[in-house]
Parts: sequence; structure tokens; C-alpha cells
Amino acid sequence: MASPGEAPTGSGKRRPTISDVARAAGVAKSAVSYALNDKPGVSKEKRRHILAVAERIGWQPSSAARALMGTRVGLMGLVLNRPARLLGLEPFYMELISGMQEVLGPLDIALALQIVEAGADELAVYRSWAAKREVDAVVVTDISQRDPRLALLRDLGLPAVVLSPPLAQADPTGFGPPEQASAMPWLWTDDITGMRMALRYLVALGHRRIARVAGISRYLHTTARTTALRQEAARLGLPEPAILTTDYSQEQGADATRSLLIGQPRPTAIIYDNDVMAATALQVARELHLEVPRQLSVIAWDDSMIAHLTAPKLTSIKVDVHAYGMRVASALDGLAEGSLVESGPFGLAGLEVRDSTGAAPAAD
Amino acid sequence: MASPGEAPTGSGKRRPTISDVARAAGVAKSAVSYALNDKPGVSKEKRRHILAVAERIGWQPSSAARALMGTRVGLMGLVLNRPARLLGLEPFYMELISGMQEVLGPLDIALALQIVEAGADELAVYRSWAAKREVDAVVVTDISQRDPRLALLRDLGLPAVVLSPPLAQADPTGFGPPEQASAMPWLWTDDITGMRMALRYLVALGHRRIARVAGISRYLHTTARTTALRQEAARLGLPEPAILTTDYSQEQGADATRSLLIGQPRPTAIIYDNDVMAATALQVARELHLEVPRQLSVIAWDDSMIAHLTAPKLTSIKVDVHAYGMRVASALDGLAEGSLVESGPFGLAGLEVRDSTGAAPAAD
DNA sequence: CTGAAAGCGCTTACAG
DNA sequence: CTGAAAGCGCTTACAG
Repeated sequence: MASPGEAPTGSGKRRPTISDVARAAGVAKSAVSYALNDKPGVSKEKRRHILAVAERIGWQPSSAARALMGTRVGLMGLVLNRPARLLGLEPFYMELISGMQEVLGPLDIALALQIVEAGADELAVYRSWAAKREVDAVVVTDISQRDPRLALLRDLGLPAVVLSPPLAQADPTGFGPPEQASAMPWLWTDDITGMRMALRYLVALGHRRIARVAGISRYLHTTARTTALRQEAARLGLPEPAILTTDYSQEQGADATRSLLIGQPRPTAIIYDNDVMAATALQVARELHLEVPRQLSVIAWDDSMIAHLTAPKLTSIKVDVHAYGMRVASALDGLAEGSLVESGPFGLAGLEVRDSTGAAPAAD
Repeated sequence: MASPGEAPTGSGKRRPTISDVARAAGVAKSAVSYALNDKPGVSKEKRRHILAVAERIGWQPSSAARALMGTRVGLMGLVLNRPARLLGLEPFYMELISGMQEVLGPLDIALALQIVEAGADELAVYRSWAAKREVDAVVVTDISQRDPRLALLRDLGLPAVVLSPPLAQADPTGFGPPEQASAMPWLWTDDITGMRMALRYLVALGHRRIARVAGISRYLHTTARTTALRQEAARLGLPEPAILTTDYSQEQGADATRSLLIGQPRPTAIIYDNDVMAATALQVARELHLEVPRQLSVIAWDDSMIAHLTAPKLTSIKVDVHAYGMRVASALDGLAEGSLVESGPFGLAGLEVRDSTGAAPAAD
């Protein structure tokens, strides 16, 4: 047993290279390379033999050498630009990442994760990654109008999966989702269906004054949800819904809830953009002596485990984030392979009904 | 504006190499390399000139070429081996990662994150990373007795930061924390203090029958907390505390709570190993018509935002995970630099008192 | 202090 | 199908 204070030595054994494989197999280096990469130029038996020898002597590809040749690196990039304290509680990203890993892991691809404090830092990370060929592709989230990252990534030639709804209106981003497969496909969850289901459910329960506490307003997915709410409310003949925007935090969620609940006329139901703010809303309601769901119905979004931890448990719009992550990973892999990938919505949102929603109060 | 269906081309411009810098600066390639790496062999003015030229023509190091030379790669590895659905809610890892990034980001070091389903997969990842020189160092969490990962990492010569208390007893792991700085330092949060504070606080409130719902029993940090509880309970003259172990999930947390609360004698206070299970305990108490804190006091661990979302809000043992992450990152950077790093405890645990704890019920 | 040269491990035309 | 050779971008002895 090595004495604990001793630095690991790397065992001293040199790792085998393709030259070693070639020597052991009695063939040329190039034959080994062809065999290992499944390229023409070697006979079936020779290929099998080479593979067996490589396996036997424990050859592993040098990702450094491969990267130098401009081939795939085996790393996908993800930059997160939300404050750490918000990320800590938003289960969304961890679930997205774990879904991605379910696909990337078996492919022996790791995720390079960077958390930054400012938009400029994020651009710098992309520049550096592109210049150093450090990742094969990246995934970009929280897209806003004319998002500068999209232009940069295009200019850098860094393949990217854009996680955002396309914004049905006349594509104000200028980089809107391509109709055909591209090296910068857009993928998004079906927020419109989620919003519609929530609204129709509330209306079926007799609610008419319905408000929304939204996330960061400049994100396209926030806009998409807002538009869906307005359109569906109009279609159902409801009064224009009050919509307040926040930064997704507990604090701003509580403030928005308070200002809605002390306003006139008071809404009988509020739809939130995440579970955290909806959970906080329950506390604000208690503080104002409003019973949930008797006097106020609350609908959350994401359906993370938080929705189960509150009292009452939260009715929540549900998205299968894990499966979404798997889809994103496949797209990344396709891009890294040099393929073009189709844009499109992902999955179906559902409504998970629990105890925070009920019939509208009689005295409307 | 490029047509959206068009693949990015990489702009066609070749990125500048040190040869380009050498030509532009009118010096030899080696001079450029020395200047860029702060090594002797160039005069002060020449060094400055070279740096300026490199900057001007936009030179960026090729991490691939550097990795090929055996120098630092600029990637640290983190493998997570807990089920995805648990990771999604445990804010611990996201906060740890964000703390690490606060240090690694400015150093231009990314985190390679892998989520695996089985211990064998985790070992395979380390083998592959070591063989391919893909990361500079790794961080290992959730250490158990005679953890096979520690032996493997040592054999692979992969520098590692071990996140675990050392287990005061005669080091049954065989790889226990070295007394001096090493290439495999142990870092741990001060769980003993946290446990002691919680227990003393409960005793001050008049509690004597105190139970604990622990996490996974084979982890050393679980053992450390259990030992701290037993010792402190004995010191305070309390009856032997009941201790149930779980997998940290809501389900098992609820089951353990139920079995404690329907047992005889019923504990008047329970200490949980994370916030999630403590939050679930509130629901179980409600289900059994027990009022918190009047009839049952609940203490959580981690003090994540979940502790604020419940009703009543949770009293929680607090650890500054973000700062812990920063410390871990510094250790990783030191190891990657080839330095040996000191083992030791990190920070001070505290007790964040909220509404889930109160005086012990009179009818004891 | 400088400059020419070899080499890290791999891939890929190229001539046989 | 095979084998010798050049080259990816960098680092590092080595002789001047």
C-alpha cells in the first residue's frame, strides 16, 4: 500500500499507441487507424484481428491527438447564466442534464458545464471554446429577442442546439428557427398546450379572473406562454389576465403574488412560471388569510418534486424534462457528427392536478 | 444574413498558430512558446512584444496540442452516481458546482460532468479519463468503507479531491486521509458541529427522545453524523437515539418518519439528513394529526431553499456549500498544477432556527 | 538568449 | 488492399 503522502506516479507504464497495436498485430499503422475508425482499406479478417489486438493490449484513443486532427472531441458545452442561488433550487437544469447524460454517457461523451455571472462572460466562453476546439457542440438556453449569442455562434461556426420556442410572430430574432434541418436547430417544450390546459381547467372550475406570475420577460419562452395565455383567454371570453414578470426567485414571486392579492378585483386563480414561486404563493396566501384552494387556486409549472413538498400539494403543468434532455443530447450528437438536425417542439405538456386548485369562490 | 438552413462553415479563416505569431513578431517559434508559457529563454521586451502580437492577431492556445504534450487540459471531472430523480431535487450538487465554477471559471477551466447509474460505470469513466488524459483532476463524493474508487484513482495516478469526513476510527478504508499534503486530499464539511448544535438546541427546548432519519448508511459522512449524534446524546445523558437509514428520497423519508411516529415511545424531535425528507416529514405529521412544532419538532439538513418553502418553515443545519465548492475547486487547481494539497475540514456548520422546532410537549 | 529539429498520437492522401 | 510519409499545433532538449 502506497504511503498516503506520496503523489500518484501514473504507474510508469506507457499507454499503448496505435504503433504498438500495429507492431503487435503485424500490420501498418494506417491499417490500424482504418480498422479502428471503421473506414475502408482493411479486409474483414484483418480488421477483426486488429480490433482484438487493440483490446488485448488495452489501447485507448488519445482524445488529444484526435482533437488535433479536427475530429470529434467528445465534449458538449452547456453554459448557464442564471445566478447560482436560483440554479440551486431550479430542478429543471439538473433534470435536463441527467436526461442528456442518459444519451451521452453510453456514447462516452461528457458535458462541459460553465456557470457564468454575465452575458459577456458567456460570449467569451463560446469564443474560447470555438478557438480551442474544446467542444463539439453547445446547447443554448433562455433565448431572448435578437439574442447576441445566436449571431456569435453562427459566426464562430460552433454547432448549437437552441432551447427555445421559435416565437410564432414574424421572427423578430432574425435567426428564427429554420424550416429545414440545420446546424442550429431549435427545440422547445410544448408550453402552449400546457398553458391552454391549465386555463381551460380553471375555467371549468368556474374561474374567470385569472392572473399569471411569469419569469424573466425577455426570454422567448416567457413571451410564448404569455401569448398563449392571452389568446386562450380571449377565445374563452375571459377578461384580460393580469401578468406580472419576475426573475423566478422566491422574493419576486412573493411580491408579485402580494400585489395581485391585495389588488382589486382580486384574481381567484394564479398560474406561475415555476414551482418555486407557486410554493411561495401558498405562504403569501396564508399570510393574507386566504385559503388555498377555497379562496385562491394556484397552478405551478415544471412539476418538480417541490410540487409534492408543499401543503396543499401543487397542481402543476408537467413537462418531461428528462426525456427532453435525451432529445437535446441526440440533437447535439447529430450536430457533432456533422449532420443537420430538424427543429421542432418536444413532447406534450400535461396538467398534474393536486390540491392547490378548486372551484372558484361562489361570491364572485 | 446566412440562410437558416445552411450549415455554419467555420468562417473559412484558419485560426492563428504560434508559427503565425512568430512570423508576425519576427522571432522563432520556440521564443513564442517560451514567452506564452512564462518560461526563461526570452528577454523582457521580446516577451512583451510577442504577447502583444499574439493578442493582436487573436492567437488562442490549442488545448488539443497542449494535451498531446501532457500539460494541463483545463477540465476537471465530476461523476455523480445518484439516481437522476434524486439529483434533480438535491440542491447540494448544483450549489457545489456553482461554487466550484466561481473559482474555475476565471481560470478558464470547465467541469466535465458525468451522471452514471452504477458504481461500475463510474470506475469505467475514471479509467477512460485517465487513459485519454481527458481531465486534470477529479472530485469524488459519497465515499464508503474501502471505497474501490480510491484504490483505482491511486493506481491510475489520477489526482483526486475526496469529499468525505475521514472517519476518526482506525481508518478502516485503508486509504484514510493523509496527515500531510497529498495528491489525494480529503475535504469535508463540519458535520459534527452541526449535529451537536442541533442536539443541544433540542435538549435546551426540553426534548429527550430524539430520533434521526439518516441517508445512505454506507457513506462515511452518514457514519460521521451518526457517531456524532450517539456521542453527544450519551454526553447529554439522553436515551439511545433511534436511527433509521434511507436513500434520501421522499418515499423512504416518509416511511421512516411514519414508523418512528407510530412507534412507542414516540420521539418528540427528529433530525433529518436533508431538507427533502424533513419537508416530507411535515406531511406525514399532518397525516397522523400531529402538530409541528407543538407535538413534534423537525430539524432538516443543508438549509437549501426548500427549508423556506414549507409550512411551517424548517429549522435546518446550515452548511455554506457554495464556499465549500470554491475550496474544492482551489484544491483541484492545486493538484492539476502538480502541487500536493492539505486535507482538512471546511467551514463551520450553523443552525438556522425557523418554525419547525419548539418546546417539547409537556406530557412527556 | 536564439533557431532548427524532433516528437507527442493520430489521420489521411499518396504511391505501390 | 498495404506501407512510408507528411502534418495537426504545440513543447522542449540541443547546438549555436
